[in-house]
Amino acid sequence: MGGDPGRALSTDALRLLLAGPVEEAARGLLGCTLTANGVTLRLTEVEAYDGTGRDAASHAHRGRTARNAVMFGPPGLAYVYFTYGMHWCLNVVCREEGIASAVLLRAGSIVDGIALARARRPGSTDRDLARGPARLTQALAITGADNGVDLFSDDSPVRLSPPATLDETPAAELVIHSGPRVGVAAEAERPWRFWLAGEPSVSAYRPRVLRRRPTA
DNA sequence: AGTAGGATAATCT
DNA sequence: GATTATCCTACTG
Repeated sequence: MGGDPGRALSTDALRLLLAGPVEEAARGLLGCTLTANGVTLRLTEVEAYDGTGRDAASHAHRGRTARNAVMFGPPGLAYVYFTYGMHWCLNVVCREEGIASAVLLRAGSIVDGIALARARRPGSTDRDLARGPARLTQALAITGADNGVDLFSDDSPVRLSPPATLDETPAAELVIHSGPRVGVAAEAERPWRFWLAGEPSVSAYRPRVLRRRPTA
């Protein structure tokens, strides 16, 4: 024998899934583990974003720019972007190279390295440590320096793994709910946010507030 | 429990 | 110059 055939198979299956339709990739990412800088979490909430011309809410909808270039790369890369003047958010690049799409990692529950995560988010409850996309990157100390790294490479600072064994968390037994994406104005009707039922680490839904126009 | 407003800067028009 | 794939604090009930 040697090695761990079950796990290797599962990793290959995950790679294949990421290359396919992004909403299926998003579902497959739930329950996977993400490890960076001494902290590991189990993904409990994600959002799918399609590519150029297919999803008005996607960063790549209007084509390639300096910011979204990684989204056009091969599946399994990390797309990290900066928003609201202070927050980093992490995506998993999906679809074949040349076709942009990505899954935003919105929340997870810490399964290892919780002391480090607490130190990085002082004042947070354990439930809130990675509850929300910018909180998730804070807990794992992920920044723009990680943009473009290969999530499947052994020497990568950020790594993605399928559920530990198929016996422990069979995908068929995961109860997945879906609904509108958070904070998104365009394509508000597209139910491409996916989360695990009964998970306390799932972030609160916030419909985007329409900004009031300046007084006439 | 729920809601409102401010922080703060890259990105795109 | 407007918008933003957010978070935190403060306030109301």
